[in-house]
Amino acid sequence: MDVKTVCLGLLTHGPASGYDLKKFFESTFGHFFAAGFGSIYPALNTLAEQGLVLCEEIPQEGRPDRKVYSITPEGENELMHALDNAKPTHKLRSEFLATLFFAHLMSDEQTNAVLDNRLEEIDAFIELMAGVNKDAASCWPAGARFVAGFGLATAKAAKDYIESHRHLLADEEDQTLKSAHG
Amino acid sequence: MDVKTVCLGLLTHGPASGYDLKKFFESTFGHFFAAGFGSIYPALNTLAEQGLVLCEEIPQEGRPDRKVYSITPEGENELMHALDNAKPTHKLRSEFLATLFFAHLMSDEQTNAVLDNRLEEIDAFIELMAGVNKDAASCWPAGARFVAGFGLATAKAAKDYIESHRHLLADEEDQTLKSAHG
DNA sequence: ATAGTATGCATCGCCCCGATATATGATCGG
DNA sequence: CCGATCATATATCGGGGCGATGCATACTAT
Repeated sequence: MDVKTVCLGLLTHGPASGYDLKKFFESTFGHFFAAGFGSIYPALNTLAEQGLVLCEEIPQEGRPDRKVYSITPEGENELMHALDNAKPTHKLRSEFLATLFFAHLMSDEQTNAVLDNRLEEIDAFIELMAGVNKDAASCWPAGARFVAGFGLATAKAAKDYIESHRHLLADEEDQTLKSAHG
Repeated sequence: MDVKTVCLGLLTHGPASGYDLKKFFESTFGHFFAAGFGSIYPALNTLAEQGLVLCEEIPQEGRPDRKVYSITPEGENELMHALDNAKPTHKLRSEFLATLFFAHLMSDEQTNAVLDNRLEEIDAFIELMAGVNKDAASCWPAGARFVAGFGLATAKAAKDYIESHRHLLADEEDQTLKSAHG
């Protein structure tokens, strides 16, 4: 399961350009499986070469042609085959946790900054996923709601854990002021 | 924060060879921040070139020299500088969630296999982290316990969520038999 | 005016990951 | 006692992905 396969899957929802896909990755999907321009454009080129997607070039004035990709029957076949993998990976790469592993080498100030930043990101993520869970009901399949709910559940657990165990890593002098304010 | 920095951090705990570091990555650390031979050996070479670690070659009979690396004062300095980042990343790359996003294209059998496999991996992980949390008290700093606890908390939340929401994705005919057995 | 933001394509270099190669001792079932 | 497999220990290579950057234009705030 690489970026190619995910692009293929997203195209089952309708034709789209690389730019469209990038926006979707940025909005929500990328929180579980990220992809940037440097992955998406080469992926679409390869898929087109292999006949798994069709590319329709739509001329535009003043800007590059819009290349709209749509999945072919061969592509759908390939996608089904790729989804038929009972052991998909689930990998975390967390500089956050790696940093805190060495918290004893850091000042309380540094440690608190790292923890506060993570909490802010988690809050933003929770808000985002809660919205997706509402909106998805109409236009996205059950899988999207399941995935968003999974994100919500684990994010909330992460938030609770950080708030109730941060005292193990650093004193929170000025932190109490901040949280009383928020 | 790349593999080089993490190696530097692990070496604050005492001199070690690339093979030693790999074993530690495989055992626990890799669940938060993975690294293989192809990352570790080049990282140690670069660190040695930059004078951030020292390399002592210990000849051995019948197998390659054991290269034991130890951190230098310059390395400690560099490490402190690298840890002084208030916004470390926390990235997930989950083929598991990406696959389930397209669950409507899969058979119930496939979906259940994916879910069961993930649950097995989570159970193994929970057991591992529970052990670390006990053992770490003696030889690892508070950060290690915090990180292990974080892993435990989020893994348990993930397990609970999957078990209580899997019905959204697929019927669980033979699944009930399995879980009644276990 | 001019700085920023949005659309839309694309590439380049660096880093990383998994597989593979090499070499040998230890362990253990058949 | 032989062969398989595992553990020790190094290292490289190819493919892939990520972030930054570039090109080009039009709209929109200050």
